[in-house]
Amino acid sequence: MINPIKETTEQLNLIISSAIKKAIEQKLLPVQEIPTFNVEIPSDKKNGDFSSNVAMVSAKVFKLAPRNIAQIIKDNLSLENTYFDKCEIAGPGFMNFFISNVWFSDVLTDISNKKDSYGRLDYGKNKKVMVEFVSANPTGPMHIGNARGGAIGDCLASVLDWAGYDVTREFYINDAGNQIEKFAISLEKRYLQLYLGEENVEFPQDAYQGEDIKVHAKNFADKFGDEFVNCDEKKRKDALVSYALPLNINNLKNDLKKYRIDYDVWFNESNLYADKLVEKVVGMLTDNGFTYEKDGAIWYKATQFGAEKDDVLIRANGFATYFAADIAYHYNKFVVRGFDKVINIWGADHHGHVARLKGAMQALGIDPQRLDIVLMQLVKLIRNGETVKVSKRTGKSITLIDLLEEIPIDAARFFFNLREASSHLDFDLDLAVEQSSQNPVYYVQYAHARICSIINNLKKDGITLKSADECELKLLNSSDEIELIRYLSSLPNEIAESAKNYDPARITRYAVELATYFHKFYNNCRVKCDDENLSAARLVLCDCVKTVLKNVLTMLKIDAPSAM
RNA sequence: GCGUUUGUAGCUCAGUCGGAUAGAGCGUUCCCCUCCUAAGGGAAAGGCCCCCGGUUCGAAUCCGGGCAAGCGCACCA
Repeated sequence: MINPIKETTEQLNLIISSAIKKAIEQKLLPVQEIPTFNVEIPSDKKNGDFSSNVAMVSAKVFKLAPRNIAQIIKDNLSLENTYFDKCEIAGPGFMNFFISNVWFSDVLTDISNKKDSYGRLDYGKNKKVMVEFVSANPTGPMHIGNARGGAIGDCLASVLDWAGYDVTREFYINDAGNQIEKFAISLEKRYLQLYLGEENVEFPQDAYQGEDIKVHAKNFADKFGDEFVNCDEKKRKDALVSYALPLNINNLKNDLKKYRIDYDVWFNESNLYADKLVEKVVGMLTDNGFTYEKDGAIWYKATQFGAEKDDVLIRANGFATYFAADIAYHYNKFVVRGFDKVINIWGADHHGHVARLKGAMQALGIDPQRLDIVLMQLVKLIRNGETVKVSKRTGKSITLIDLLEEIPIDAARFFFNLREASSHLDFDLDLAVEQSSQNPVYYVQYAHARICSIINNLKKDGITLKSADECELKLLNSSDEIELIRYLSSLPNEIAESAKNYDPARITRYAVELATYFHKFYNNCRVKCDDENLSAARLVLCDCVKTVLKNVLTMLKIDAPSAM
């Protein structure tokens, strides 16, 4: 079984469908198309392991009461050689199916065999997908929002990898355009201030106010002295930028590495200009009739794709806009590099750009469905009960690296990936610092450490872990054991759902939930007990939980300690 | 104003494809270590699923209309 829940659901679907066909052949039901029906896992296990609403949804076409239909289907079921023991009709006409103990034993055997590959799917097989995330401006340090984007993007990439996709993690370096010019001006003014005095060199309001700019200027001055004070402005700016930018980019790389994010590709925006790709896509859009000239600028007809207003591609001063570069960048992703699917993790403040970028893809003849944008609601930073404005310009924001010095990396990655991207996140700094033992990540890690400890202790007592098929797994029949196994069985399904919905937070929550099931089991079922066979079976169960916890934590790049 | 995201317990959030008595953590009040780590488990209390309509056997979930909050509506990125 690759995905036990899905496969069992599909099996039950077939069983029910063939029962209906049989009933129709025997004229117990009228000749009608079978409506689509659900097979699901009831929240209350009294209602079976799997349940179907088939009788209710088909009441209309069969013109019979749901409970009567259910009875007819039930009479025609053949459950031999399946995992299903029995079927009960309940409530308004639900058909509730109960599975045998063999199913639960098989799940454990399956996990034991697959070990660290349990949960891997072929759902995205042969599909190349790119996840582009963080892509922070290289003009300054990363902020809290980048921390959230990093956790979400990196974990999403992992989930897609487990779901079978060929995944590329990418960082887009905005090393061109206006913000680099602003960076240059900021550095230049700080540099000149060092020699000419702060009062004699005005520092523009909209320039980067951060301390990091001053530090760069100072270090640059220490290295080169005043040789750039009286030279040509362009020469001075170029020297400053080519000194500071690589340092910043290197810092980005180191900081993200510390945050356990390893990118496959660092893509430079400047390459798009060097390769003349921006010109090329603007030319293509023009050839396809999607541009026009007005007030000296070249405009893109965004309104043709439902937007409210058109956008400038090439400004009157001849420089391309960010939007034009972004179109070229995405053309590169799809056409030049051939990704089947591209997922961008964007801050919600960029949501207005989703439609126009997708529209531009369509204008270039690229199916816009291949581009998905995960919009991440911005993080509100709270200190002492007050909102702290996250601003790179003020220089007072908490940087990613500040955060990682305050709280453990495990906790940061876990915390930022606990909620789905679309929810607004209040990040209380005081609480985050306090979190330590309160943080759910410890709860999960503790479960893993506990199991390691049990296995070690029993080993000292001469009880060693046996392979699953050597044990009487059917002895695991208490509700705590059954529920724990059931939850183990749902991992592949969780990964599939998480991949489909681009919601890696599901996996984090799965980890917490699994730890809860385990702790319950631990309290109610002693592994080391009088019944030798039961002990052995429970030990296998523990080992399976350990495997699954490890797999999940590995996916999230969080440590799975063997002792705490 | 237009667009977009969100609205579920005191707080922070889950809730799968529309299903049966709406869940968890924190907080509050109790209880459980003779024995594998109490960094754990159990119980109680706590609900107008933002409001109003519609769809249907059935709605927290889907549709329409409101209300409230966050974000966005540049020849910035």
